[in-house]
Amino acid sequence: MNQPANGPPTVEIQNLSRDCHEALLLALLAAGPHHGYQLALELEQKSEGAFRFNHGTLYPILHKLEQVGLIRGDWLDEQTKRKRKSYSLTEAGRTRLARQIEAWRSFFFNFFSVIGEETP
Amino acid sequence: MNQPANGPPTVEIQNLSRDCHEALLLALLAAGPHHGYQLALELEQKSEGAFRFNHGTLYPILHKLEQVGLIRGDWLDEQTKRKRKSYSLTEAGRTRLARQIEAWRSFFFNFFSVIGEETP
DNA sequence: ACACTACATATCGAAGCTCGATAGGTTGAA
DNA sequence: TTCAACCTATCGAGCTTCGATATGTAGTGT
Repeated sequence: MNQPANGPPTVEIQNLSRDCHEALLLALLAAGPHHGYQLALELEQKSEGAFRFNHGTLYPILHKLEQVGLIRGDWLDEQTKRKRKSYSLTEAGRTRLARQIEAWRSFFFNFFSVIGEETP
Repeated sequence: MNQPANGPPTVEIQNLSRDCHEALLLALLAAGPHHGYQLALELEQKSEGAFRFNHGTLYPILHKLEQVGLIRGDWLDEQTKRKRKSYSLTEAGRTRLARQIEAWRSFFFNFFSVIGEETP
């Protein structure tokens, strides 16, 4: 979230959870617009249950991502009264995602290198 | 830290930083006893500056790992008055490390699978 | 008509972790 | 003797995540 606009992409060991949440959300949104609840379901499905978002974690993150302009939220006012907010990736979000992927790649490389194992 | 003694190895997305710190420390100690300051230096060297421990983070973690029996700390009372505490991996620590490595491997796969990129 | 589950968003206090600063001390080299 | 590097330790501030709670709609079964 607080990454510098420019500069080398990094995934700080100190913010792994946060950065991971961010990367996963951006990646899911790269495939097309989703609303929050949908994102949680899809993450769980795609990871076969390994990853999941707590709702109490998910919504605040989405709000923050929207606030900093990485995603855009639009309330769907369909015929139905069910309120849903559709999120989509902004240009900035797309850029950040690409950078995050690079950063995670290098994180894993470093991690397994220190651990003394081949990167799988 | 709060992993169940048995059961499937997992790296929870919610505790990535903590688990990462733990895994790195255990891995460094697997190579032989180190004291805290040494661990910080070695991590920085081995990762070529990518990873580092803040002292304010490192010592509390070491204390906790010792407390739960994953590592053992021995004060070195050499001739010198410089106080150093040598940490070494316990049997439990060695087991946990092996499990953590497996867990990180699977995390790694899941992550890139959701991200939609080939695992590097 | 009623109950129940799944859908959907949101917030809040508690708990936990990390940061950066601060503290206190030793050793060796310039 | 001054300085930098070595060495351990703690604490408050700040941030994140958790789990509970709140609120309401849509659909399904009975």
